[in-house]
Amino acid sequence: MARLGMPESDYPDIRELHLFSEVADEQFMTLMRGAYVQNFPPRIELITEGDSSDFLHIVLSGSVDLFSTWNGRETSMATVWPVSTFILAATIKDAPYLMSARTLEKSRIALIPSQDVRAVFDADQGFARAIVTELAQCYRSVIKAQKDLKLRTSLERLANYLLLQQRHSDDVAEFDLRFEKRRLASMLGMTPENLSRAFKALRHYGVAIDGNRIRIADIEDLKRFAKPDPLIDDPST
Amino acid sequence: MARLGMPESDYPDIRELHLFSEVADEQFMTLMRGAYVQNFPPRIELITEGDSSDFLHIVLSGSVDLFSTWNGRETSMATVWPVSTFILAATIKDAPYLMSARTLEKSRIALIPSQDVRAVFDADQGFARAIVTELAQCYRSVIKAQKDLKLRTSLERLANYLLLQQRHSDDVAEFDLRFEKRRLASMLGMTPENLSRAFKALRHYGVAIDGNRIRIADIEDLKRFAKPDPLIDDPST
DNA sequence: CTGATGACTTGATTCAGATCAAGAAACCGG
DNA sequence: CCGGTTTCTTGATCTGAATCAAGTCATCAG
Repeated sequence: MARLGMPESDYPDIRELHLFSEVADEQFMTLMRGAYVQNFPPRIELITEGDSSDFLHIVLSGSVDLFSTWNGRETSMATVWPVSTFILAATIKDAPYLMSARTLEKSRIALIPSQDVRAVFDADQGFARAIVTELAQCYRSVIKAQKDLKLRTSLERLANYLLLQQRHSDDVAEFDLRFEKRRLASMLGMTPENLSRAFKALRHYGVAIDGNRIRIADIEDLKRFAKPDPLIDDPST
Repeated sequence: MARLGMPESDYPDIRELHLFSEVADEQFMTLMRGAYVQNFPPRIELITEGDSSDFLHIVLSGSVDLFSTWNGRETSMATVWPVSTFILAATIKDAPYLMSARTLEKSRIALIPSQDVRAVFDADQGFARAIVTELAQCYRSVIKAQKDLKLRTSLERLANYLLLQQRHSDDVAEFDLRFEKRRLASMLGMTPENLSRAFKALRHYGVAIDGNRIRIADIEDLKRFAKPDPLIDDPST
């Protein structure tokens, strides 16, 4: 968990992020100079909801779970994969985190001081534009998640989730779940027990499951049940 | 429903919005010159999810329901009160609306062409900054709604909703519901029948209801049950 | 005033999903 | 390789909430 300045070898990965691609070189260097990189073991809590947002975080490798708690209950809100940022909104607003974050596996995380982000935002038109686009994207993602949650049953959510994963897997009919089932259950707003049963229920629509391996016999058949909708399920729009 | 250019008498109301307060006069006039104002009767669908976002909308008077549908089901996502904007994210991203909008009552709506908004965004630093803050705020609001939905039962959501309304009503223990119960039910993610029962259940915590009038006998008692949390229930953070 | 409409309430029933309990399978760390 | 832990599965049961069905109440046009 050594704390280091950002090695230059990480610059290109970060530079390629949509968020930083239009930043002037000089401003980009300002951000990088103030940044740190840390290596974290699995299951380490990086931030806790309610804390003040001192750093913009970037996942360089590994993966991070964003979750929230209330009154002893806990729910997964999202998963962050490399290379992307999280808690941008809190950084920009200089407001407390609304979610906690923990590593799911061994992960490298870059930390950019929030005040640097806000300073460069004011100084660099390209960065400002990118942040707006990113925030609008994040906002729309949550709206979609909200619609998924309010308009669908858990079985429908799982079916649509599988169709989405299938599209991400080069459109082959067979793929692996990207994370453990208990977290998938929490993401989909259900219990692990119920997820198990939901998988069994989807057998009627040609879904076979073996450990983490999913095979969809007839995608059209599953689609007829799941009724995927770009305004809920397409992450790009 | 006559379509008019924006009357100058509406400028001050719009100017006072956080979104426009820092815009240079010249740019503000650009936006206003391209804008229209329309009067709509109640229950008119202003926009339909999936349509392309040609205008940024501003509610000048009345109120607007943002809702979504899927597979024959419908749910209210938010209510917009004067004076504020909606569908900013779609305007900025030039992406299709994720929600539909309909007037709840007779309403005056200002329409600013999306391309004007994007143009002024590029030209005016103050406007860009305000849009980012606004989007970050919107994003955080939805995250809070998501936490409310995933972490609480419907009874807990109603209790916290009442506490929030109570705070908005000059902190008196008696106030009116701001809209009809069927819509409140949909906002809270429950059926009208269930909302009725939920109100009855809250009698145990000193909540009395008579038509639209709510009276909370002992706020501390209700709070002990509701466990309000600023990271879910405080709209300002 | 009256009948019609729509909102709200109430009760009975059903259903989706949570919880509880226990066993099976997979995953370590030594 | 083994013992222990954790995840996953399965079954039984319970509960929160939806649905179905009536009935009440308020509103309003005629």
